Amino acid sequence: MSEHTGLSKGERSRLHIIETANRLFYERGYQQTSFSDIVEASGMHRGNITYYFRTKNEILQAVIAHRLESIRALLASWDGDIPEPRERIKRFVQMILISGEEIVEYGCPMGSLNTELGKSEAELQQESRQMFDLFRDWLTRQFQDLGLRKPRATRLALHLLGRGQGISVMAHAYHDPAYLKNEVLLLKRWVDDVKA
Amino acid sequence: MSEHTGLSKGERSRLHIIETANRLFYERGYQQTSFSDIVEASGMHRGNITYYFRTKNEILQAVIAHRLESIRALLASWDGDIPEPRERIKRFVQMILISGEEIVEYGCPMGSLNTELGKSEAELQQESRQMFDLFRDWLTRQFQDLGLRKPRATRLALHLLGRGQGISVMAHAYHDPAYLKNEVLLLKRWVDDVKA
DNA sequence: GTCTATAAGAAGATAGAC
DNA sequence: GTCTATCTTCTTATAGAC
Repeated sequence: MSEHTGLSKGERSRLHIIETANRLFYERGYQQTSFSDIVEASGMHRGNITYYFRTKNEILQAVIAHRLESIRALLASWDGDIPEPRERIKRFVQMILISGEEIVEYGCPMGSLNTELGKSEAELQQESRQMFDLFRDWLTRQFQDLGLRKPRATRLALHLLGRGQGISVMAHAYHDPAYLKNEVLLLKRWVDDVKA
Repeated sequence: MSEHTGLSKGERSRLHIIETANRLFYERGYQQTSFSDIVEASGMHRGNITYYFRTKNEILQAVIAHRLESIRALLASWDGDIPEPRERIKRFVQMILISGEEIVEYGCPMGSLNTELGKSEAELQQESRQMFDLFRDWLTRQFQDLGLRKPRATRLALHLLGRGQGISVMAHAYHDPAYLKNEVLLLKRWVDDVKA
């Protein structure tokens, strides 16, 4: 066991593979990333990676599980740091601005992966959709805390998620940070205007 | 020359390849569609396809050019059929509803292709972006005809395009026609509320 | 747990007969 | 303009030594 990370050697290797693949899948796409790309980028050897993951498919599943955990941790930190539900929702919108550079270059990590997998990888698309589910459910709770009933809260949550996806797609298509910034502003105003 | 289509034998073969590839690229994605897939789906022979297009890349360029022509024809027909600019804009929004089934299953043809090409096919992404350009410029003209100045008209055009993309991404992620329908309704109301 | 080597197939691209 | 055959490279997956 490493005293610094609390992870065993094997756990560290496994995590290193996941993080490497996560970055490549985001920047190049899943299909466009070969097993050899992961080998090279990780600095590990082929057989060592297959020791942890037999197939590329398994790596993707681990990457999705890893992303889900990251999102859970993020939402929990927002719950801890921000008392007001409206401010929490705006924190979600702010995330789009904070990630702006990456979004402009590669699109939304959730949206672009889901869109890619939606084309003839139906099972994996459903797994990746769980990332949206986490945000949808969390946003729904925040809207409920604003005094809205659950059906409307869910509708607004999905609307907000969709707005974020639209911003990401267009900002990426035009590689335009100014568009992203302006649309985030509009979206924050929309959040301010939501009334019970 | 064929009297029925006005196309020569070669032109018909070329068009057949383009239409076959267009469908496959949409349903499976560009990367996920192999040259052999196009051979099989077209019913033509490998060498005959390479006679018209030497590489898969060239087929994609022809597919994009073909889509651009279709969009130009569509916008021209709207210009001819619909006198009021606001109704023209709503016709654009209505298109999302009309294409709803395909969008739910495969996403937006423009958005999903652009997102895929944005990952390490930068030149081709810029070609595919021209599809957005056509709608952006047309929508900009419609907003200008509503009495808006060009900068704001362009901002609203891009906003509207982004809303459409967001709806498509989420409707596809959740395979949810009801979400799409409801969001299209909201978007039509937004169009109604645009004032000079 | 780490590494090397390779099998088996699919991919894109090309040559050349008809 | 149409078709068959093949070349080369890349890709996934696996076997097995250390």
